[in-house]
Amino acid sequence: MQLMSEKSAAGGGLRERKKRATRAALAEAAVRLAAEHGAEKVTVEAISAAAGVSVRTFFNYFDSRDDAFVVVDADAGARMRRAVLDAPAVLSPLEALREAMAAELAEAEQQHELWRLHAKVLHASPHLLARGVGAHMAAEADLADAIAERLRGVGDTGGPGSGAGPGSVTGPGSGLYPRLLAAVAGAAVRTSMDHWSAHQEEAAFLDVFHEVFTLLAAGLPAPSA
Amino acid sequence: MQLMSEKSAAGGGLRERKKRATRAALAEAAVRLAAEHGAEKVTVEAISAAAGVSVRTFFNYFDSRDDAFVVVDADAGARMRRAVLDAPAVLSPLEALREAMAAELAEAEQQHELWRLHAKVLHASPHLLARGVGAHMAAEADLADAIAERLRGVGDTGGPGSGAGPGSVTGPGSGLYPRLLAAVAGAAVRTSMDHWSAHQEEAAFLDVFHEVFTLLAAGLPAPSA
DNA sequence: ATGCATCTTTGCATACCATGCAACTTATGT
DNA sequence: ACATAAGTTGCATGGTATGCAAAGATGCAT
Repeated sequence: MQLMSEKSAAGGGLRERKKRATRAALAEAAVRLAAEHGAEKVTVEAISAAAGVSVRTFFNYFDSRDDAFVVVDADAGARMRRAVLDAPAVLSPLEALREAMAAELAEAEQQHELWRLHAKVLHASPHLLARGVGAHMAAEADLADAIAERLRGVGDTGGPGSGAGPGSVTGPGSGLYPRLLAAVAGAAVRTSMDHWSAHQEEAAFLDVFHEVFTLLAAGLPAPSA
Repeated sequence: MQLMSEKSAAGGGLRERKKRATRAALAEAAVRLAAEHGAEKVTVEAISAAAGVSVRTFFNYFDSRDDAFVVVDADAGARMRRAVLDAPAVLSPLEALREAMAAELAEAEQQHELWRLHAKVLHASPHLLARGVGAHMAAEADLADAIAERLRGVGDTGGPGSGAGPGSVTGPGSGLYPRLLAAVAGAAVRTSMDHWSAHQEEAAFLDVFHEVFTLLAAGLPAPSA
């Protein structure tokens, strides 16, 4: 009696596949409709119709209409967590995070067209952009845990704060560093995407991404005039 | 859209004062009710009743119910912008930003009790936390502009991108640095608040805040074990 | 293949959110 | 005091979101 925990791994039963297909269809329909008509003019009814399901079913998949525009691959967090944990020990935490995020972004690039539409839609309505940021926060929490685990060295698998220990509250052991790192890296990625989104013709995304992390690693020095 | 006409500075006519009072009453009622009953259980009707206005009037002040929980002082952005521009020239951009934000946070601390309730409410429902993050993005854009202006030296007051210039797209002149700085500093502040919120009894907020910016300026080095 | 247990979809009812509009009330300037 | 601009309110309307129970798929063991 397997507990059927493989919620996100490929394949599985027909049920899982169908659910994933429906979810993807809804998300894609939402993005395409929003790109064409503007996000605010797209009703749940229209999205549901385009995906071939009832309105009620839409709400079985998303907690709110806006979620459909914002959804990022739900297990990107898990993948990045793994990438951070598996990264070579010689990499600094920031570097490990950079590599994990770069890999994830490369993954997203495979659905090239949808990714761009997505960016377009979010960029067009600040309201959704904000929600997108929020969506990343859960992933950032996962990343913070992964970083904390990596810092402790493998072995202690306790959750965050399990080994609060005697360190200073603001110092190591408080969990502040991993969370800061995850939050800052997330902000860096969003800034990169935003900048690239506004200069798509002029710069490659990876160039922006690279420069941003270089700036971070250097402590955000004032640019020499 | 919103009413929110001209002046946000103190005083003025009776009208302005009444509007500010009503807005404050609504925001405060929203936060207090949410702190007591949970944000999701608080209806617009309840908030409006507590503030002594009609439901319709509520929507004259806020675009959505959640906005009432999230509202940060609307002209905090303008004040920080000013602080960044007026900061001593010897400060690095990151330092100038740190000082501006510290001043703003000290300001918020004056309404101590409300600030804590606010933090409690946002922390209790991730949904609102995300929205709060979004609310800061507008302020971050203002800050990015201020930083850009500061970097150019005073004089050119043009908007963002006005001096795109001939620099490399990822280099200075592209506006990437100011935006990154603003976004990262914002993430740092949120991380500080979050961490402090979870360790309120153990650490002073300013200690956390200070450590976070020290880490940033050092390039987020791996903590020595 | 058959039948049962489980999960998913769907329609319906209900409540709340959000906006436009018109009527009414309250400040402001002269 | 008068005219005007600004703010408030109720009503109507349409979209969003959830609980519930019936109907339709799927998984699994026999």
